[in-house]
Amino acid sequence: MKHNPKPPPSGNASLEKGLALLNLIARDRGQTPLKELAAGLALPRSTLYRLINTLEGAGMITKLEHRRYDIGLPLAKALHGITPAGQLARLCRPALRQLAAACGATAHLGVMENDMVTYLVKESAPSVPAALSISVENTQLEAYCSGIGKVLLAWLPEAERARYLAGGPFVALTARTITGPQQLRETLETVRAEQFARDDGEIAEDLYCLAVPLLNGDQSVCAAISLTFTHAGQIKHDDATYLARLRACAARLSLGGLANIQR
Amino acid sequence: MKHNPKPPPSGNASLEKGLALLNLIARDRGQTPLKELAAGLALPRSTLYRLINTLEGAGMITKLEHRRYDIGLPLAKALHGITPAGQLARLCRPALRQLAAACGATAHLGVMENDMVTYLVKESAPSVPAALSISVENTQLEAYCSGIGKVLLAWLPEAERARYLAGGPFVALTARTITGPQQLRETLETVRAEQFARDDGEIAEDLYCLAVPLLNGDQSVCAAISLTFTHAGQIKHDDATYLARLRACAARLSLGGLANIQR
DNA sequence: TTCATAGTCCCATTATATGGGACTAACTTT
DNA sequence: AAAGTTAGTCCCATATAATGGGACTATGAA
Repeated sequence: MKHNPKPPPSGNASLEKGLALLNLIARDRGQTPLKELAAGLALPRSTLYRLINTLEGAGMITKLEHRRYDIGLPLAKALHGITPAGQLARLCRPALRQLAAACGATAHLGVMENDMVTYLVKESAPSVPAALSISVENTQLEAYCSGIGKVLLAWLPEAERARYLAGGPFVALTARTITGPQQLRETLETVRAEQFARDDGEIAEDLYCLAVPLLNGDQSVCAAISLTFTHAGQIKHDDATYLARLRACAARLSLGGLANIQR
Repeated sequence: MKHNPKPPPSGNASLEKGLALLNLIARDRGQTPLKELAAGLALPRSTLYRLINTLEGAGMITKLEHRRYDIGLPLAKALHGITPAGQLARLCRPALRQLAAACGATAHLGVMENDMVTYLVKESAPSVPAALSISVENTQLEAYCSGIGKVLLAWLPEAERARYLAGGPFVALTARTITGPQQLRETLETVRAEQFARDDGEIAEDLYCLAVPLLNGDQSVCAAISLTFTHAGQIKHDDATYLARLRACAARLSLGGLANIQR
């Protein structure tokens, strides 16, 4: 036995190997014979099959014909109804509620879904009187005119962003809405440079909003969170204060487990 | 260290423990503090936390506030789109295709969904000319008049079956359809006694069908599979032959991994 | 403040995973 | 049909790597 390289300072080795295997099977879904796995993990045959059998015994995977393996029915049942979006909302909601309360505003979390922003979480401080009417959980809004939308666009891969910008038209919702593709492109560059987005009355006259990204381990964007204020006296501090809180919240959430399962 | 009881003859101990933990967390979804887990698994604190940390490191779970744990976002992403019904269909389809080919008929797999049968798989032998028009994958049919429906009803818990039988009315689709609740009850008792169901022209005049259950480890019914023939010369053997093949197929599938994840 | 419980860290002990290799099963190829 | 190849199982001596007791810190409640 030699485990000479041992680069990852870990805790439980055999559990880790088993989970890595499970992970591979989950993304392969029985397409590739067991060789791919053995190749990637560099496990001796004995060990590999022992892990496979343990996983199968626990109902995590099922042996298909032709040396293929797929996720087992018991696991599918155990995780029934769990979706990435739903889980993201579940995991982030408490932090957003605290953020909203601490800032006396409304906090949102949104993700990009086919060129629109889907709002997954909306939490308002108790002090916020009427709920904002523009956003509703699990509904979509245009991306180009909101703080969250601009953040998500700014961190999109270059090609994606170019495609979006070419897609217009960008309809003006207020006098301040950015409607020119070129102007929008420049705005997004600023967003990425400054690491946050601002929406000052672009989506509705009386709304002011600051947004920052939630990044995966590989720096790709997972979601964006924002603080929204009405101009009617909700704003008690300057941008820097609110941004610090937003970023603290984002950091806390990113630590939580957004890093890709790939490690 | 003492592992004196050691009732389960197993292979990989620490992997098994980790998966058991994951399983518990999956069904609890962060409702109960970590105590429930420690209680059920009888693990020393040291070991428990080591497992928790390894699971979290692999993205399987996420630490919530207040000593709660939930499924991690990476796992949710990895298993996105996997549903129990979809997985059941994936895992069983090849076997049903072989069964259909071997018998020169059409094989179905169905499950019960709010008092109707949902057909998840439909595979016909190449020799079967026109596809049967009554059944389409992922659509529902009444339970009381099909072979699969009768099997699923027969293995339902007594209370459920009674509720179903009280629910009527049972509309006649052919002259042979069973429409009386009492008669249907007796038929279902026979089905359970004989371990299979027959539908001879009850759903459509020219269809003949035999069905058997796919049982979970605890003898509850998971799904049912059937062979369907038209009376126009498809039937080459007697019931016993076809039933043997159906049961062989069911046994093979049940082995595959229907046993509940609970072990 | 104190108390209780959650969670981390350390380390000697040994139980437990490891992997080489022999073996059988299943599928291909001729 | 026989020979060859690869998948998967089984065994067992070895020592790696999981174990768990216990001290310690963090957190949060009283």
